[in-house]
Amino acid sequence: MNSYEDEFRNYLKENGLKFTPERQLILKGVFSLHKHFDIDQLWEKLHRKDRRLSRATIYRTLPLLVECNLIQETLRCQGRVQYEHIFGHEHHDHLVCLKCGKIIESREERIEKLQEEICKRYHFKAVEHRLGIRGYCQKCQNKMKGT
Amino acid sequence: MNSYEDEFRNYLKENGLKFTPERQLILKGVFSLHKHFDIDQLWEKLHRKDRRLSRATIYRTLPLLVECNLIQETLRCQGRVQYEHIFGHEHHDHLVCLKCGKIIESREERIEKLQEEICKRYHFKAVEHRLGIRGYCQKCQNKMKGT
DNA sequence: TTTGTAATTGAGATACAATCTCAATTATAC
DNA sequence: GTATAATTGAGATTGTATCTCAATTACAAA
Repeated sequence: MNSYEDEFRNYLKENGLKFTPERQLILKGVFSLHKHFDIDQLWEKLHRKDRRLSRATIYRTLPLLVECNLIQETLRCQGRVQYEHIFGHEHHDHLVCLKCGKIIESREERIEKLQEEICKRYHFKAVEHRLGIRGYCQKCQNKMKGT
Repeated sequence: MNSYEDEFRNYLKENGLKFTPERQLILKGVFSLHKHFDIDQLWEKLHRKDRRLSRATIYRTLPLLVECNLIQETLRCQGRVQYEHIFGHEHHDHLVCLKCGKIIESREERIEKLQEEICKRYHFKAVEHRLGIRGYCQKCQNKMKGT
């Protein structure tokens, strides 16, 4: 099995793009962050290592990582796009707490199956799918009761 | 059964808010549009009837309509929030064609059930959920083959 | 009907994420 | 090494969404 760096290198080569130090830095940064992150969090982390690194480069690189299936957009949170790396992970759905922002991940095989069924029904060729449930996590529910 | 205007009036009254001509205009506009729309489409339509109507008022009113369950956000399309009215409609999922923008609506009772199950599993109190599938509709698939 | 008051409005200013521009730089193939 | 097309950073720009504030208005109570 290839490493994520190999994956990225191959993707770039196939598309006549270059593997630059900036792209390498961003790639490593993405996989060193625990799961969900937005562009600013990533920039803040990487900017410490390379003061020159521009936000624009991150904005330009992340779509490439999406394109070669190393990361994906998840839910939008407070107007910002959130990403997570998916290389070596299975697809899963998200439950987002509206109060504390906690994200619960859940995989439900039966839902995946039903989605495929729906696509077949409409002769729809799915590229990507996202199930997001917004509400309140157990802790926040308890807090709200307590008030 | 109440009309959507009654629903809105009740909601406003309960919250000490006013039923203004602008809000009435926006409400009617929303329900006269066929399903999915974004704020600009709505403004363009309403601006013709009332040249004074400000975008800000629409931006301020739509969250009220969401709050009282007359409309809901659907998928984000090209960076814009899309809305649809749901008064008198059942919840449904969306299949969005990445090429032509066509939106297919689908309701699948079994998925709804499974979602409830997941929420129970995590003691999560859902407020809202959205399932979006992005890909290519049948027509666009055929077009792409043809090329 | 009149009045008091708090909510609402429009217009423009503002905030902010995301994108674009362009000269300077650099990775890659030969 | 050299040629060349891709890439970069910094700042400008775009475009959605939000905020500000003085003027206006809906609505409840008199």
